[in-house]
Amino acid sequence: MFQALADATRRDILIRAGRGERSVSRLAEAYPMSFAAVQKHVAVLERAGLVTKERRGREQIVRPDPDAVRRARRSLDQLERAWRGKVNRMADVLAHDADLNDSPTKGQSR
Amino acid sequence: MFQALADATRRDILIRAGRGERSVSRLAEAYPMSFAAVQKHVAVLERAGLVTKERRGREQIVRPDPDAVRRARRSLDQLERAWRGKVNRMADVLAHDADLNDSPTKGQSR
DNA sequence: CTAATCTACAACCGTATGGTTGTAGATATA
DNA sequence: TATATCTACAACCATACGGTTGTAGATTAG
Repeated sequence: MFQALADATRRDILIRAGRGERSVSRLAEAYPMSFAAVQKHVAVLERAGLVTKERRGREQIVRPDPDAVRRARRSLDQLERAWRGKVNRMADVLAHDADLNDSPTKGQSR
Repeated sequence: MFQALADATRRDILIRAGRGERSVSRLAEAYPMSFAAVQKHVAVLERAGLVTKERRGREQIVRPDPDAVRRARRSLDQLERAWRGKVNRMADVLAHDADLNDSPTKGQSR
């Protein structure tokens, strides 16, 4: 999912899709690249669950899925929460240099 | 920044760095890859502003930067807020099919 | 001083990624 | 029916990415 969000064009597609621009071909008009390229970007977004496609006649409507973004946001929240406080005490930890408890999570190599 | 978050190893490095594991070599012990590879991952995180390095004798201490994550979270918040409501009305928009205001943002092809 | 440790960085390799063009199938329009 | 539009997908290409090994510079330990 972060992979999908990593491309600027795809992030822009998400924004445009949320605004009401809809079919793939209509989205493609906004970018200086081929229709096929945009099509691939949409496919990536779809695989990441950030977007759903829905047939509408001969067009394919692109619609964002807010839940996916919410999920991404939550994982960032987790990181933030995990760090809060700890990082503030980091200077102390470095100064003391005594409690390097490296054991609890070390052995699990992947 | 999303690019940097896109790799699982790098996300794990962020977590470990927040826990107090610190030097690059110490971090490298945790992964089934070479020291140089981990070094590169840390470099990517550093370029993305997610982490800062600080010399400590012959070691280089890796420390996460909470502000960066907060920034990423906020940009996701923006997306979420931009969509909220609009997506719920999407069915109506599709039904009416009259107000395709594609103009305001179209011409700017990068 | 010598040896070990930690880091930096270059060179290389296989694969993934972002882009292209071209062809073909569905659906709407004349 | 014939034609235009929208989509799907394959094949290809250049570059970025994640990994490796190897070499070299600093710093600490014996």
